[in-house]
Amino acid sequence: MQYWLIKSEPSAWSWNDQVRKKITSWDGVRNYQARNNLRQMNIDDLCFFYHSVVGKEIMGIVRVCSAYKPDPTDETGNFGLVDVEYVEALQKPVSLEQIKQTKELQDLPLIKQSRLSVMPITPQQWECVLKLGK
DNA sequence: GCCAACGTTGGC
DNA sequence: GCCAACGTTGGC
Repeated sequence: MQYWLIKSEPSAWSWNDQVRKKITSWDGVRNYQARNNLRQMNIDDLCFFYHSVVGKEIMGIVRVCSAYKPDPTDETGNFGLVDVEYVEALQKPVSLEQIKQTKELQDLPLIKQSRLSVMPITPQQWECVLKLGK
């Protein structure tokens, strides 16, 4: 059981879209590091859902509900996806600003590697964000 | 809208 | 295999 953080631009796929649709294929990843992280995911792993560019905050939690499989939108066959399922919203979204100001979260790749769209996060970091989101 | 950081592509 | 040129992402 591992924890992750996945990012989406709300203009492409927003938290509201996720809440409405419940289950979706996390497609469109075209970066090898992100893909490698995707490939490590297992069913029932939990992910924070982060809004990049617009909002810049962690909105809620989704659960991995399929194994890694090929991404049908990728013609090269190099990339894949997992399905994720809505779990719950944070009571208060946790902003990038807050994350930067929190000591325990300084090592989140989100801060220094802003372009990485799928990243692992530690149980400690997970708990810390949950607390901030209450 | 700008630009820094990072990835990818292609010529050599 | 190196590296310059180019493209993309995402914070500000």
